[in-house]
Amino acid sequence: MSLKHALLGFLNYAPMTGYELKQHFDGSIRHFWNSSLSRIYPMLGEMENEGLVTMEMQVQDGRPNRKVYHMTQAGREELQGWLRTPLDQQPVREPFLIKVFFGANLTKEEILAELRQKLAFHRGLLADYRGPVREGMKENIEATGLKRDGLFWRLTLDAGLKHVTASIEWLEESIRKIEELDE
Amino acid sequence: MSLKHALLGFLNYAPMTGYELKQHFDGSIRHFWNSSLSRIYPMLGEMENEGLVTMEMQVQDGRPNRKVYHMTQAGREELQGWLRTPLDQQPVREPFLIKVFFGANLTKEEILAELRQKLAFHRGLLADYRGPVREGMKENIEATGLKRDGLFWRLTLDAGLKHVTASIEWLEESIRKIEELDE
DNA sequence: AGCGACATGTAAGCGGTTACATGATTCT
DNA sequence: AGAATCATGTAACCGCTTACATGTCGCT
Repeated sequence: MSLKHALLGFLNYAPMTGYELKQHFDGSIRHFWNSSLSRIYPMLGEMENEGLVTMEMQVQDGRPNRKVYHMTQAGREELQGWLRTPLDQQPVREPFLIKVFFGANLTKEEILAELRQKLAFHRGLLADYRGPVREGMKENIEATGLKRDGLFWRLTLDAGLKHVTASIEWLEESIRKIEELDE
Repeated sequence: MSLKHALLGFLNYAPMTGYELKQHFDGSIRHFWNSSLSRIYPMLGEMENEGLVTMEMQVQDGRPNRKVYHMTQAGREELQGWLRTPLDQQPVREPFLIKVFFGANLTKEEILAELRQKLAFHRGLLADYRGPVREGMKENIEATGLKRDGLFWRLTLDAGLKHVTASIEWLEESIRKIEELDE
């Protein structure tokens, strides 16, 4: 259950509402994770029941009360325990490669169109990682002054960069090979 | 719904039972897809209801009857349609990177242990792709004589190779960076 | 006047895993 | 004697997505 531990990870920096947690997700880890509020809210409720967090209600009028969640000692232990337990490797699952695998059912131009579209998308991703994502991360590190943490944050971005780069290379090579096919 | 179309893709080569389809999955696309029999059987039933396949019962005794599924014209059209429709890009989801992101909660040695384990696993994967997976694919191409199809099959393997290689490089570099940290 | 930020949720459905159920035949 | 292969499924549960529901405040 990774969502739970991602939430604990952020709450370990500071108490927050579900809404703010979602913003941290989008601002810090969107290059490898995403979650919707409709999952976050119920999950925080469960975590409260399990005693991993406590909830502090801040009454507001005109809009729903803020529910600020605080890490408990049990929560800190749960996070530590999870971090120390190796994840079991989850199987690869690439729907796109199913299309490629059965690509012989399409014409050369049809399959090329698909690959070119994917290539454009991945080039966009690369630009995003090198630009806004990298900048956001830099700002977070400067704003918090967390240098040791910052090293790990950067590693996750490096992972993203390696993977998009690999995808782009593969797409370029694949397009070349298919273009050489005579139909 | 990729499982459905992967099944149609294989049934397009030859009529088969669910059990045999599972073997084809494991023998041809396990480097990017996997599925369990407990999903395949109900899915074939649905596909029959939708008219994408027909079922031919081969009575056996001592074991369950073989249910051989045949592609219909509607099935062929469904497959073509799916192959021609761009997939919408599904979001990245890397639980492992959550652990890295919050790695500052662990000691240097704890996080290194995790990364080294992952590295060993990925080196194993690489050996598998270069060995048995590549061999199996070659045999499939020779046995069926499907050269054009074989090109696409190989592309999916290339994708796998690119990605594991990228992961290995990232792990090696990350390990080096963390080792340089003084605690 | 309309949109985005703020702030919380519920309900239905989907695709998947894991465990359970059965049982003969062939290989080691 | 025990494991793998052949061959089919059902049931419970799980994490996630999408759609629905509500309503204010501030900016353009």
